[in-house]
Amino acid sequence: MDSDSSGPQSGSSKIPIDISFPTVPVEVSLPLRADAVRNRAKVLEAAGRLFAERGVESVTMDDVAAAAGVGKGTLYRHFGDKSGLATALLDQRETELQKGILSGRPPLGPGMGPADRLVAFTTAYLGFLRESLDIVLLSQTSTTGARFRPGAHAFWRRHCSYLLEQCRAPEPDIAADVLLAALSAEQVQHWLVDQGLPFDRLSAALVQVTRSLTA
Amino acid sequence: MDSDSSGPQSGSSKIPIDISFPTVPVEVSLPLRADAVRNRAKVLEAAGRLFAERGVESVTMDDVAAAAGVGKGTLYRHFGDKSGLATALLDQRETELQKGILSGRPPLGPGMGPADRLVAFTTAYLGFLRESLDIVLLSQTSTTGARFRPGAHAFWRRHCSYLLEQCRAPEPDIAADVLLAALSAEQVQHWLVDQGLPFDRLSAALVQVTRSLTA
DNA sequence: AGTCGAATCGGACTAGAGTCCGCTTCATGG
DNA sequence: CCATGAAGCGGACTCTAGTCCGATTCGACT
Repeated sequence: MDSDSSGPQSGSSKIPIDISFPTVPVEVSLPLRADAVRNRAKVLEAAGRLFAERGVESVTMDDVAAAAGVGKGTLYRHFGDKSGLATALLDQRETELQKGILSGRPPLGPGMGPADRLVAFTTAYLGFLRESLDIVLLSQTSTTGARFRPGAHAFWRRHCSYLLEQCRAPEPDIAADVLLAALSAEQVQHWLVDQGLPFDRLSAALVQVTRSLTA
Repeated sequence: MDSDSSGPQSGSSKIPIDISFPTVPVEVSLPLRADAVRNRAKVLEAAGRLFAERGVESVTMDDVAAAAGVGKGTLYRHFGDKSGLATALLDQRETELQKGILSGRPPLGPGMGPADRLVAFTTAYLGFLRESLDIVLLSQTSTTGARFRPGAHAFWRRHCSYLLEQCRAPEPDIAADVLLAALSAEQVQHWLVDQGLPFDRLSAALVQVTRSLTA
């Protein structure tokens, strides 16, 4: 019975137990075994180093496993798939941004109108993307639908939806998804890298779009 | 050891000869050899049948090659990759929609205000997606960045951008990309299939979003 | 400390996408 | 009709993501 395994997406309506993936919100859930903790750390360290050294694209899962000194099974046990590994690596920076949203200073944090907060979110998230585009791209595209994986995505979606609702936008959930689709790594990479659009111009344009959604 | 590593997408500077890809706009470019024409047709026929019979996901390129009675090399010569095969299969329906835009009756075709035409486009494109979601998904997601492949995408983008410009929207190119990102197969599949959103509700919401972009 | 069940490990294995290159078939002009 | 060279063919091959399961290690409980 491999009812664990938390099958990589594709679950049409399963939503299994899914403990053991400390992606973003979870802080500590299970008392992991000592060797498991050690191996997890080794893998993250190795993956971060390899990605930085040789570029995300050209690092294979075998490379990561070898560099970390663990087997592939271990790698997949801990992170599910390549996208999960990338997600875990992003954890820290994402958490930082999330903190800014939940308890930071306005306009990103609470204490200002929803429209301005949403604009601040767009700007801040774009900045986050600029720093980590490669890894976010990996985390969102390794598998079809990876972008919608629960975890960080659910957080952004909830936040945007909440602000849009405050703005009395109709269908705030859908509008939130539209905004996040525009902020997907693949789309932003296309704008910044493939088309060579200057960052500031893109940022300004997306702020405009964000404003139009809150109108 | 090989330091080339030329990232697959982001086509750095390879761009081989690459004639012979009649994706969408090309009508007739080279006088293809008789056997080539025959094989191309055989592959399209087989692929269409297999996809319909067994679902897009579970058909491999080997299956297609075998069913068509050609080698894998031939398959790849004609279509480049799996996504290219899907794109070729979509050709006919896409062309129909394009015709409707270029010379059909209003509001989709010319003869009405740009805002209404854009709304009509959103509706029509969503309808097109509903019919062919699986294959569009394949054509857009088999490779990172496949969605932006020249061909049909360029047409939709140009059209939207043109209409947005007519509406005096700032940065019409970027706004067009935002709209098309919301209409990406992955996003629409997430709404319709994963979340079970009713088609009509989604359609209405996206019309709203479209309107807000033209405001 | 010693036992034991279960969690974890690791690397051989599978599957499918995409490449390579020697062989075959076409179609042109002599 | 035949020679010829180039376009096209095909299938063996490589490469990598992801799976499987026997061996190993942990740590709770005597």
